[in-house]
Amino acid sequence: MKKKIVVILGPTAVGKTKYAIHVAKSLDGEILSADSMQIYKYMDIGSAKPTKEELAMVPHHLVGEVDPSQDWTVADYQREAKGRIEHIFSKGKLPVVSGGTGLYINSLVYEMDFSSVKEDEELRKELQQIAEREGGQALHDRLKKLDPDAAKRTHPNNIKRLIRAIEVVESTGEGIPPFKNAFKKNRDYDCIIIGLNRDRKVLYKRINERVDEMMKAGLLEEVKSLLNMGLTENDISMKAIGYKELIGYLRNEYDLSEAVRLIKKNTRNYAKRQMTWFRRYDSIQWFDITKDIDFEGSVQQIIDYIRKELAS
RNA sequence: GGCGACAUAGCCAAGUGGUAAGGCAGAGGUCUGCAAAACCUUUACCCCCGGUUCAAAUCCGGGUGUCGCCU
Repeated sequence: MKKKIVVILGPTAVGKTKYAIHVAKSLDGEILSADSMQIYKYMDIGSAKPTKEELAMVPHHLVGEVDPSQDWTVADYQREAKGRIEHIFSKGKLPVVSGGTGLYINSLVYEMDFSSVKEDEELRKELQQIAEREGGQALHDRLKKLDPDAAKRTHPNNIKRLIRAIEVVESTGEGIPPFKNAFKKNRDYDCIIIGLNRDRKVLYKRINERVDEMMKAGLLEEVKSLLNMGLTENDISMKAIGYKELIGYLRNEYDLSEAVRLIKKNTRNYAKRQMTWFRRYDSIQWFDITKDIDFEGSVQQIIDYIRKELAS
C-alpha cells in the first residue's frame, strides 16, 4: 500500500496549530510546517509560531530553522520537506503537514520540478531594468515570441511572473506547462487533505484580536531587534505581514495605530487569498470549525476521518 | 429664532447642463524558484418632492438632515 501523509491547511488564524498538534499526537505523527515565514528564526511573535509548550508536545520540522537574512524559496522548501517526510516515514511515524502557504503545499502534493532551471541573477536584473524602462508590455512581448502560450496566461503587469517565465524558457527551450494540466499527484505518497475553515466574519474577528495580542506580546520589540541584527525591508523575511508595516512605522511613514490597522487589513486580505487558493484542491475534506466550543469533539471528528482514510 | 455652507457607493471623494473619475474597505479570481509575494476582475436608481430644459448630480423653488456662525 502506498504511504500516506496528512495535510492540514486553512487560512491564517483559523487554528491550524492547535488542531495539528492534537491530530499528530493521537496518530503518532510529527508536524511538518508548510509556512513561508515560520521557517525563519527569531520571527516568533509575528509569524504566529507555536509556543514553546506546543513545540514540546509533538516533534516539529521546518519551524525556526533558517536565518532571516537568508532567501528561502519554494525550491528549498520542497527539497528539505521531502527529506523530512522520508525521515519521518523511516521512523514509522505519520507526517502531518500543517500550514497556509499554498505554493509550499502544492510542492508536496503535486509533482513539481524546480530543479531544472535555477535562478539567473544577471538575466533577472537585465529584465527588471527593461521592465522599469519600457514597462511590462516589453517583457510580455518578449515572452510572446518565446512561448505564446505562456504569454497568454501571464498579465503584462505581472513583472515577477514574466521574468521567471522568460528565465525558464530561455534556459530550457521549453515553456512552463499550463498549470492545471501539469498538476499530477505526487507519486511517492498519497495526501489526505484536511481543510479547516471558519465563518468569514468570525475569522476576521480572530485575526483582529490576534494582531492586538501580538502587539501586547511585544511584536514591535521583535521587529526592532531584527532590524538591529542588520535585516532590512529588502530581505524576503521582512516582507512578512506584521513586520513590513512596523518597519514603516519605525521609519515614520505613519503612526503606530495606523500600522496596526494595516497589519489587520493585510492579514484579512491574505486569509481571503488563501481561501481562493485552497478552494482549488479537489480532494480536500473541509471541516467548518466556526463553532468549536467543543474542541475535543471537533478534533475527534477529524481524527476519525483520517483513520478511515489511512485504512482505505 | 436668524444667516450661511454642505448633502454623490460601507467610508473618503471628483464632477457646476450631455447620461456618474479615482482611492480605501468588501467580494471574486490567477498562480511552477521573493508566494505573508506579485497580479487581474468587480460594486451607484447622485437625500426627498416639484419646476425649467430636447437633456439635470449639475439650474430654480420647497422639504428634510448635518455642520458652522449670530442673537
